[in-house]
Amino acid sequence: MALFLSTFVNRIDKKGRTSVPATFRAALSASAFQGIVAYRSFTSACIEGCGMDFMERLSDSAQNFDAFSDEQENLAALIFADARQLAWDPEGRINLPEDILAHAGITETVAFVGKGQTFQIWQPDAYKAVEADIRARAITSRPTLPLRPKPLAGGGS
Amino acid sequence: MALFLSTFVNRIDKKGRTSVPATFRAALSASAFQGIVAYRSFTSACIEGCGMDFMERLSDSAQNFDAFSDEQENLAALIFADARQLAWDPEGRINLPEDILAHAGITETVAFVGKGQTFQIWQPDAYKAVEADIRARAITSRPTLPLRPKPLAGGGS
DNA sequence: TCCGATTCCATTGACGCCCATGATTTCCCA
DNA sequence: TGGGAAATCATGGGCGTCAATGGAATCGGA
Repeated sequence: MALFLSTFVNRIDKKGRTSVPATFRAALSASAFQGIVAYRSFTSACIEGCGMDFMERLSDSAQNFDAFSDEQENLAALIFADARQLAWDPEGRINLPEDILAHAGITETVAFVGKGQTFQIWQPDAYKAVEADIRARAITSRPTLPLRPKPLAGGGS
Repeated sequence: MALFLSTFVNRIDKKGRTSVPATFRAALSASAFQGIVAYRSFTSACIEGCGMDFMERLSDSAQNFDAFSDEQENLAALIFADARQLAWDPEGRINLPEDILAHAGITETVAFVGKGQTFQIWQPDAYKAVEADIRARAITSRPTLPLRPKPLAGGGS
């Protein structure tokens, strides 16, 4: 599956339009809905973004109540309630709603931040600060990433 | 699987283009994305490089949230946010972004350093220095490499 | 008819594609 | 085994295309 990678800073014009990065649009091109899904983050002053297929996966997971605790189910419900479908225009631009912009403190420019399966939308300076913080801690604590071993040729493992 | 081996020093032309070593391109030829993924190293003044399949492995590992601590999740998120997809042109050249070059102190020439599953991109003199350092310490400490046993089934390559 | 939303068009700058060159290596054949 | 032909690769530059952006035009509903 296509991943959301890298960070792109784009402008918001007078009419409130913003270009979704071309590589993000490409990652979503397989989806049925031509646009993004956005909802306010619970933990940060930013907007969570993803494709409709990710929402469907979340829904499927929530149904399967073995895997989800009550708390997690409530969380999923909150996401569905807050999520908006933002279709893009022929040029690949979307219109970010007011309340969402307010939650992230966005005014003139937005940062699209790739997170792998999903992405986030930040006020550029706010993200810069968060990134610097994480980076600083990474230098001192030096965590290692346990990568899943690559599947061996012939489908072994 | 194809490994990244050896070290190659190439030039950067006026337009900022650099040839990716042919053997590295061959190692990535099986990947869906024809190009490299690059992100700034946390610990060194260099650029980490890999193929898209490596990023997908990272994504798969991060999904498995048992295996990742919060710290590790932050780190993985940082990698996704900092990673850039650099497609190469028909001649096998990529365009290294300014901020990435600055992080590694690269101006005119770059060193592609094979690391097995991944590779790094260095300012050539900087790499020479760290290599000499590692080599010097290896001579005195005489470390050994524990090898994983070869898998039996499946006609292992 | 007015206002908001959506679509269409135009601009600009960056990036990708094409061709050419030179140097090195590989290969083939005498 | 040595020399020459061909292929490969790193490099340089011109040019077309696309993405991001701004503004005008059109559509639809109140």
